[in-house]
Amino acid sequence: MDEQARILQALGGVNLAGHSVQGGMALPPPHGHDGSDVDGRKQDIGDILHQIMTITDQSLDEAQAKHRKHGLNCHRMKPALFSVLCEIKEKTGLSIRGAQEEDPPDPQLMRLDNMLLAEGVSGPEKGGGSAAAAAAAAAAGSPTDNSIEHSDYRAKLSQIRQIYHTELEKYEQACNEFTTHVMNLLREQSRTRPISPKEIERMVNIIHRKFSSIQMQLKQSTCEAVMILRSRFLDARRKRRNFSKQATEILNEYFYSHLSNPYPSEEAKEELAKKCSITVSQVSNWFGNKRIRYKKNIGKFQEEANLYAAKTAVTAAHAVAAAVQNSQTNSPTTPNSGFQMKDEEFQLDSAENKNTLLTNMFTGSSGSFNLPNSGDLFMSMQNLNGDSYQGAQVGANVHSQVDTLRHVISQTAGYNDALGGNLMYSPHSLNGNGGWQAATTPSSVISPAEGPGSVHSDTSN
DNA sequence: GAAGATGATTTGTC
DNA sequence: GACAAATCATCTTC
Repeated sequence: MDEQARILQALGGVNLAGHSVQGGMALPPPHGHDGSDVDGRKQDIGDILHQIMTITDQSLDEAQAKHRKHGLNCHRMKPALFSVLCEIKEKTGLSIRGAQEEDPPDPQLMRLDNMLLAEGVSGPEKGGGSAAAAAAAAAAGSPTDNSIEHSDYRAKLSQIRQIYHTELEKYEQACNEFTTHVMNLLREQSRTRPISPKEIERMVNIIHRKFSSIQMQLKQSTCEAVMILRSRFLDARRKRRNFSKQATEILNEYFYSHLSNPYPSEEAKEELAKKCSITVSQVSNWFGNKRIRYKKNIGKFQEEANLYAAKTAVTAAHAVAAAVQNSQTNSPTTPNSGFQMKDEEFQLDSAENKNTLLTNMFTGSSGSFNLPNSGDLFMSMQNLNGDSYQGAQVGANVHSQVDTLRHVISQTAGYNDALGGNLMYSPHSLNGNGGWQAATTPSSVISPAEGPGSVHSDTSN
């Protein structure tokens, strides 16, 4: 009974005298209160403790238990013993508490929470799920034509969300009920054994931790369900959609008008993406695929190249005409350039005429002007009114279209580049290594004149 | 349904 | 990180 001796020691000057037999407890008779009979007091307290200990082991009927409980509660030694037991328990509890409390937040739980929030399963319903679906759909590259799949996805997601919240509520309810039950139990027991409020609090925390581990499982399975749903409905590969005809045309126009260097810059990609209602990465993919496939089978793409080149040539003619008209408006006489052109010379009624004129411009057959290379063409354009056209879009447009002009001319009129007899375009744009030649193209020659907002290839490639 | 076209992904290189 | 090349998975056309 070492423990009892310590308790006795802790009790110190507690007056043990005067206790009586109550509530059916066979307590020993008093031993006087001069403090000399230590053995007697030991025996006294030992008996009380023994009584207490045996109560838990005995099977008592309700009436008996009630009677004994009452006896213990009313015993005059009870407060003293209770405070000692509390003290001991507090001391031993501190070490346990130190190890158990202040758990850092579980990183896995945080990840699950974040994911559920991002997917719109947890958190506010508005926006969440549909926003995630919209983002995923946009990434899939079909922002407008996938409404059916989209709504289907949202419906399923909403279903998952509903199940998740129902289950979560159930768990929370069960947790609360269980916590209340345990708290009541502990409060009840705290009458007969030392249970501090802190201890009850700790117990509540333990219960909550147990329940949160169940919650984590729920969150995990919800995440898995969302992932499966997402991959089933929104996987870009599964739901590949061809780009719209208009988008493909825009991309092809750019590709063939920059055939010498079909590497759009970031700005160009962004602008193309905007025009085509697709993402920048889709533009990158498209150009990547196009370059490879063009290179692999140039013959097959020749017709397409001609088509787009002719198309762009018409636009170029318009741009040139506009530039010329503009120059004449601004500067009727151009003494520095030595270049004059009447309006009538640019009255083009058909694409055929435009092409003929453009061909003539390059071959010099019209006699209007003869240009040694496209860079000079642009420089001449710049000098038309004695000033630079740098600020205007015309320069940039003309520049990008010069590529096309030369291509269509080379394809349709047998134009040979005046620079050295090399055809500037496919298959001649590809170097011996199978890559596109770098920076010897008109783009690089004229690039300084480009406007800031112009769509132009990245000459660094 | 087969074949080709096409957008996306993966892998390796620079 | 951008790109080439190979490959996958789906779409379109016949």
